Parts: sequence; C-alpha cells; structure tokens
Amino acid sequence: MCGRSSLTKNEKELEERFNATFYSDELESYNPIPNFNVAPTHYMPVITSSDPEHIHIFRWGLLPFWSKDEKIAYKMINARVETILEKNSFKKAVQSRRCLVPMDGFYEWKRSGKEKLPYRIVTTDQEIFSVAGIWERWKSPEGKEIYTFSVITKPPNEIMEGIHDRMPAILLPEQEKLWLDEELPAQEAIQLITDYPANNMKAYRVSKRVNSVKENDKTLIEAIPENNNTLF
DNA sequence: CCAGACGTTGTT
DNA sequence: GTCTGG
DNA sequence: CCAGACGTTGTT
DNA sequence: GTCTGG
Repeated sequence: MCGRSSLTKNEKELEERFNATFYSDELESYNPIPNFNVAPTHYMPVITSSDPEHIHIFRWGLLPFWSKDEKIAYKMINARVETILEKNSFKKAVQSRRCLVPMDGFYEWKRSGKEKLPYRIVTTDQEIFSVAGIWERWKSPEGKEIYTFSVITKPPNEIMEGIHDRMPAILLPEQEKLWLDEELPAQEAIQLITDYPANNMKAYRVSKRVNSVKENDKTLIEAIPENNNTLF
C-alpha cells in the first residue's frame, strides 16, 4: 500500500502548517505544485529529525546508503511498521533519520472482482496530515548525492478495512514532534504509530484516470458516484 | 570464513 | 511474468 | 501504486 | 553497513 498520494497545498500553507521554511534552492526540484497525483520517484517535501526548522525536498523511494544499485529504490517506497526494526534496509534510518511526510490525501485501490477501483482517503480534522517516514542520504559511485525517503505502512483502521489491507502510518498532530525527536529510541518511536481515529477520516471513489501518473489535475480528487463503474 | 541479500504489495 | 519509470 | 516495456542487427 | 546461509 501507499504508493500514491496528493499534496495540493502551496508552499506558504506548508510552511505555516509545520512552522518550518523551505530552502529556495531546493524548491526548484519540487514539481509540480500542487500535486494531485504524487507517485514514487517524485521529489516531495519532508520534515526531517535533523533539521525540523526547514522543509526539505526528497525523492520518494528509499536508497539505503550502502546500496550500489539505484534501482532498489523502486522496491523501497514503503516500510512495514511491524518489521522495520529488523530489516537491514531500514533499522538504521528508523533510529536516527525519521521524517514527516506531508499529504492532504492518499489513494488506495479497492479490488472488487477483476476490477481495481481507486479511492481517495483524507482526514477531516486536518487540512494537511503527516505520515511517519524515514530518510537516507545516498551517494552514487560517480559521486552524485540523492536524498530519499520511505513511507511507513500499518494494518488498516476501521475506515480502511473495506478498501485495503494496508494504510500509511498517519501521525496524530501531537505525536509529530516526538517522531522527530532523535533522543527517542526507535522502539519507542514506532509505538507512536497507532490507529488514526476513523471518524476523523473519510474515503470516496475517484476517477480511474488517477491510475496513470501522467494525469495531474484538480479533477483527480473529485468524488464520483459509487455505482458508476463505466463512465470514468 | 566468504557470498549474497538487503523490500513491499499482491496473488497463488 | 518481471522489471523499469513516473 | 499503476502503466508500459520486454530485443538485436544493421542502416540512416 | 550488517545479517544470514553455507
């Protein structure tokens, strides 16, 4: 799960939400704004434990610092909270390189028979919410430096159960500071990940146009009727 | 000791 | 089926 | 996550 | 880098 999201708020709204500022030179890589169809490999805003006063722009898809193969990032877009402490690729990062991944919605595909239909899920009590993530600095053999991140996933809460069996680890606002606290041991940090209250979330069908990463406009986040399978 | 993997999702 | 790209 | 490619030789 | 398997 969690291979597609949205972040349709502008830079100013993000700065106010996280009480942090962008570096102007990094902003150039953040594109498009707003993004109605965030996909793996996109450069997106994150707030890191090492520099929480600023919003950095990192690439979605974790590259472990020891990796020689850049392609492994395609398989590292998610990290399971249940096993993150045990995995070579994640254990170091969850100890000292945690981050917040801002979203204003995420997409999940619900399987019904042969068909997979996309849903958008949002929080109703927060305009922008944070998903728990981890990040890495990677250097290619040629010396190219890339900063990447992975989104942590967890079992579904009440509202997600009918749609999919995984969901992103949405943090309660009051847990965000702790998640970024490097003094907090990883074992305790992952306990901050709990069920987001289902009555503060809502899910609705969206057009299948979201399937294609080439599509990116405001109509992607519009609701379509549940019983309409053919027109979109 | 060295070599080789290091991941998730979904589907079977 | 499996990998790569977005 | 989904979509789209997946190959070589030789010629322009 | 670090763990697992042989």
